[in-house]
Amino acid sequence: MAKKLTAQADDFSAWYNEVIAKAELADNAPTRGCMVIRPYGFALWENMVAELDRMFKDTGHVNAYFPLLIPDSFFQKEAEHVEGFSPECAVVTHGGGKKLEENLMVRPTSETIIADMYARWIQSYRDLPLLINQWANVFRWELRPRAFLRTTEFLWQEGHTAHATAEEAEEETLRILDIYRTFAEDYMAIPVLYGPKTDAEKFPGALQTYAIEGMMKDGKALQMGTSHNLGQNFSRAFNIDFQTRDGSREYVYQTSWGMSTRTVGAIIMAHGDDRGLVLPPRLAPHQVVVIPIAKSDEEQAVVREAVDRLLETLEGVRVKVDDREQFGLGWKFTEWETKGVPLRVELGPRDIASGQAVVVRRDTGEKEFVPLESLGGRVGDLLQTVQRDMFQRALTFRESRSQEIQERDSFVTAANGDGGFIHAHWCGDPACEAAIKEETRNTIRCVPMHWDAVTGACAYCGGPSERMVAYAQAY
RNA sequence: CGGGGUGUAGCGCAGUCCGGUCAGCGCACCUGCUUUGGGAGCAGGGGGUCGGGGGUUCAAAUCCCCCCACCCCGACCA
Repeated sequence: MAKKLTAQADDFSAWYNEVIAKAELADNAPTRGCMVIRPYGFALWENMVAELDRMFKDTGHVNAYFPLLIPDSFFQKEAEHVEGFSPECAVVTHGGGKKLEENLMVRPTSETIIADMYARWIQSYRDLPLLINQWANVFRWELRPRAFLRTTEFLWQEGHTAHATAEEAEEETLRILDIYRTFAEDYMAIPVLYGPKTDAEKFPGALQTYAIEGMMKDGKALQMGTSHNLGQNFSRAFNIDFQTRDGSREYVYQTSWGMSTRTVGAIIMAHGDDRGLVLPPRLAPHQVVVIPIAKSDEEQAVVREAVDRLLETLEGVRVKVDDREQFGLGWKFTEWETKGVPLRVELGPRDIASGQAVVVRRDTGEKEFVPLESLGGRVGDLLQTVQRDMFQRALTFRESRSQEIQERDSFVTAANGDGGFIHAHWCGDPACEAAIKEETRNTIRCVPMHWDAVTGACAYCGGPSERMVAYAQAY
């Protein structure tokens, strides 16, 4: 392990890759574009999965599992969908040593195969709504993979719901967007802009895509979750109809929504610093690392006993005790800082003698001496404080990297600049959007629905605008 | 697919121009002893198809030809 990380300011991309390696989140796999998620990285993902899964279940969703392989013909049924995904699909052409009658697509997303099943399962309005989520791996043959952000294979959840009315589908789409926003802000400690995508940026086959967008420390925006209102596009293509209360037949209204292992990349890039990861307490695999300090055997016995008592006061906290003998203290401090553990507790003979422990925050580096008898309570408080402060810092950072622009020249200059969100009016014309994409490094990330609707003039073409949109350079 | 790189020990690299004690260094690893409040020290030790194939030569990591893989920048994108 090299001594120091590349500084974020020197080369953010190198910093990102080094953090992932040194924090042991993931390793490059022998398979092109794929990564191995290592135990520490997977523990982080598992905590994210647990919280999201709970939130989905609390809102009436259930989990199921559909096949990895999807018949090619399914993709052909929805025109936009096939056009959007075909270029990035892996295709199975042989099985059992023979060429297949029909190619099988390795799923890039599961709308089609799930729609096919929904057509069989849904007969009546009484079967609705159908609220299913699946945790799965998907494959997208991206041209330029990056660990967590864009890997050929990635893990995610994909929700697929069917409803009796357009209104219910829209409600569901927004309900999920709100879950994603809540998860991003309250768990990942990343403030997000949220709202609909433009037509150019929406999911292939959707009526409307909503997204949450976070700001990374290099000034680029990261799409962290999407919720799609599919309308009847898939139900018409797959014949998912049902009998209404009054006996007529109608196609169902669907939604789909997903959040992926990309969000691990968001946590890395939104909070990490030059010393490594900084993990939000609510998701950190270890919330506290305890480092016993002892020289002699006698000291070790005393310290070990003190650590045991200390652990009893940390009931309900995810604690890791680092009692490895082969590493010195400095090495351990550095390692857990690199891994972003929110709190470090040092306990040695000097501390025990004075009835206290040293507690150090990862996010600020602040050190305090805490009486052993109140350690449990203090740690609990600190974890909440760190969680809150991390969100606040990320919000302050985002605001410092956000600017409102009205004039074309300054808009173009800023959109070719060093990042951040640009709040600007847009006329709504796709041609104008395309021209901006052509001339600048920015794209419209979303139309934040939480901003007040104020009319104005498009920052690029000057045409009339109903509201401001959020531009940024995107990952 | 365009442009630029890199393949030598687990990781990071030197050596390649100019063929010949070049199979080397640092970290990691193993053994032993001493250490331990911010990446410990000493001693000893193990580990290699030099990306692959072919060619030139008395001799190839080094020169020539072909191939492969990976990384970075762009287009595509969760």
